[in-house]
Amino acid sequence: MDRKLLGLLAGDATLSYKEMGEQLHLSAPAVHERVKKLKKSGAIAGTVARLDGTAVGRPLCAFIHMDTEGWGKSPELLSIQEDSRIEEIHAVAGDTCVILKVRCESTKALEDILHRLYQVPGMIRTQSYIVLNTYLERGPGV
Amino acid sequence: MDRKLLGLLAGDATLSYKEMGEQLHLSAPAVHERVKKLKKSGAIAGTVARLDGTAVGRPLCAFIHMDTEGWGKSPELLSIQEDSRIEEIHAVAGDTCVILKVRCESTKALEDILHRLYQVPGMIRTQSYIVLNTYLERGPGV
DNA sequence: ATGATCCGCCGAACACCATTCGGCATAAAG
DNA sequence: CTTTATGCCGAATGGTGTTCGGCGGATCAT
Repeated sequence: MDRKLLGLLAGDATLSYKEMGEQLHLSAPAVHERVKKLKKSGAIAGTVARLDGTAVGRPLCAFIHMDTEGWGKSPELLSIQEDSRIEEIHAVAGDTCVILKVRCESTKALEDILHRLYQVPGMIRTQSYIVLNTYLERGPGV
Repeated sequence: MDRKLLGLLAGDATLSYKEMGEQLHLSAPAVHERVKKLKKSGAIAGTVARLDGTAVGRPLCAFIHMDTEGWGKSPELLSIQEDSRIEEIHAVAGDTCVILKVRCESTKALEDILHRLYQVPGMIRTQSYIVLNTYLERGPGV
């Protein structure tokens, strides 16, 4: 039941409690209580507006693999998250150390990002994958 | 001005128009009009709840690189997006063809996903990157 | 089996917010 | 100067979020 509710909210968080209640065969206050609990438990991390990268002037999306010597979330690496063009930073297992997802205004801006990445001490190399087309992009589902 | 507003909404879409208006030195109806235009123009693609993967029983996140022969968004490839564990599908330029972002319940489930991917005709190989830790994960920003 | 406790749900009520409307100011166009 | 369009504001209203009290079913101990 909670899973259905999470599925609804993950798809469109502007639904009213009444509308969700109809789909779940519940009353509005019942839905409200469940949502409140889900927020408190952390299952719902937040409610945000999904922006269109192109419409906000950032048509270029790319994944960047970073190879570093040693292992450590250096302050320099974590500080790059202040750059709003960086959307994701993951430490991964595989033939690279860190995967970044970035969204920027141009290839020139991407070069600027790469410049900054090479300021991080211990950086060995990067490998970039420019996305040509996005077929699917959504958050965690049910 | 619209950029500030988008920044606010991308961070927390539960803010009331009055609250946003105070931060932007605008009245509530003025904010409302701007938001309505931004939605109509497509800059705001939607308003959704951000779910916590771990809390919804999907603690394992991974990126999968797919190499295929030829080039084509085959119906088989696009049909895998019905699997809610698949969060993103991007065609990319680089030393692979397609990058997937998946979030699932276990390594066993990841193997199941890989099995399905190999049903796609023309699939040559995959390479998986299991994320060990996520330092940052957000949508398109200002 | 009986009683107590807890949990989740409902209906009603209230306060707040989203939304609309009319009007005003500014700026660009005729 | 007149006209038009745009963006904003204040007030009003319809709808929604939110709270409250009470009800019914489930669980457990006596």
